[in-house]
Amino acid sequence: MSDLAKNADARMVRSRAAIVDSSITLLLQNPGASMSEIAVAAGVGRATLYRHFETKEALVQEISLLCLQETEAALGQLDMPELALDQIKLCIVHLMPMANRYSFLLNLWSEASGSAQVDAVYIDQLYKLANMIEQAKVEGSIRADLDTEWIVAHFDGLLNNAWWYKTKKGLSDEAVTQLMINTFLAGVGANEI
Amino acid sequence: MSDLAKNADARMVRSRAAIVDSSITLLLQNPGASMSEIAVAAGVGRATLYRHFETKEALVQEISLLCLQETEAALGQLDMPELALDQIKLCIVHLMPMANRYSFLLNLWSEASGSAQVDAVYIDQLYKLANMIEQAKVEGSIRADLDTEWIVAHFDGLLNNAWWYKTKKGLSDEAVTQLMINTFLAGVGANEI
DNA sequence: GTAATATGATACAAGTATGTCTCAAAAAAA
DNA sequence: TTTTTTTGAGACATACTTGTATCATATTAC
Repeated sequence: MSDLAKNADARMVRSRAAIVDSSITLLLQNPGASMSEIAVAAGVGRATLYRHFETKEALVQEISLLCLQETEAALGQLDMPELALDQIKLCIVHLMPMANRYSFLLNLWSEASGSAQVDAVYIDQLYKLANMIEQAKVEGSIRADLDTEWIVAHFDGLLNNAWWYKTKKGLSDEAVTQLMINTFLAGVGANEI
Repeated sequence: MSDLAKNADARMVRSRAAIVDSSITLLLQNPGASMSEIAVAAGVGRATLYRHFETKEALVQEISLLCLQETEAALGQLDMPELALDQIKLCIVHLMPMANRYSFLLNLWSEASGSAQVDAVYIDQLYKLANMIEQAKVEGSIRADLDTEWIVAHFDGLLNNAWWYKTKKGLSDEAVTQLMINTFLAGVGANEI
């Protein structure tokens, strides 16, 4: 709230950035991490952590909102291709480098959800993705026999999976992006079924 | 340990079953649930919970081992078809009804892992799945250009995803099994890429 | 029916997490 | 430089969680 005000001390933006970054990494590894652990990971005093985020619940929700806004911004500034399939591919390309944000949302959703603001932005993003998929169905590039909701869930899960696989194997964003697009569209089967 | 002994009081097997069942459901919703919450969910006293499981860590690990043994037993008693692809399909068919066990393992792995026994059984199952996939590659039914480790991760993620989708939409095991096999093998794209 | 035993309720001690507060020191702003 | 503001360290009260122990009750096995 007040932290987002225009006149921010240089120390405040540094502290806040360190807290946000460290929290995403730490809470992804251990969602049950305490405020003390978060403060240590961020290299910040525990009191400072509480000055920036009143409670742990507020911290998770505010960071979730940030993550949502970041992905929204990243996708919003693209000039989208004509074909919905190309739009979806482009989304994957631009989402992959920030997939830890995406994974954070997915894995901490039970704690993040509850804030009306977070829910609103989330619903909006789901809606956009669902729209692209439905359009791609009409254009004949996505199978029309599958429920859109299932495809959206599959998309989310696959992006999360791809990010874990990338970090585990130390692959480049480009490589794992291709892997995901490929698996998403064509599956792993060699033949028609 | 001693709870597994042959001469078990009827009350003990009831309590234990209630604890195991409730824990799987509850910890899947809220991995940070306390022992008190677990006891309430299981409908047993907190003291009884501690009589059956010395610590929360022990509880998670013992239940994880149970889940692994259940899936192992379910797959072990199948007489496997000749073709590896049919084996994989059959695994999905038999895993889906117990996919909450599978999801439990996936989602609580950071807490379950650490027990040598759990790790051993887990590695064994991963190995078997990887073997089926490699055999299917040789038989030409699974794409040979994809890393087996990626396919295994994809399989796990998809099964987890399918289970959530099933519970959310109230679908039958059969319906979501077909959905998963279909998506796993053919992806969601309508055309070749 | 009787003896054995698992159970629930409860109390307890120790440890940990949370959130608030104060104050001297350091860093930024003026 | 001087003033303002953030910071870190720590104290503090509260609440929660953990794990153990006790004891009367109810269920089970015999």
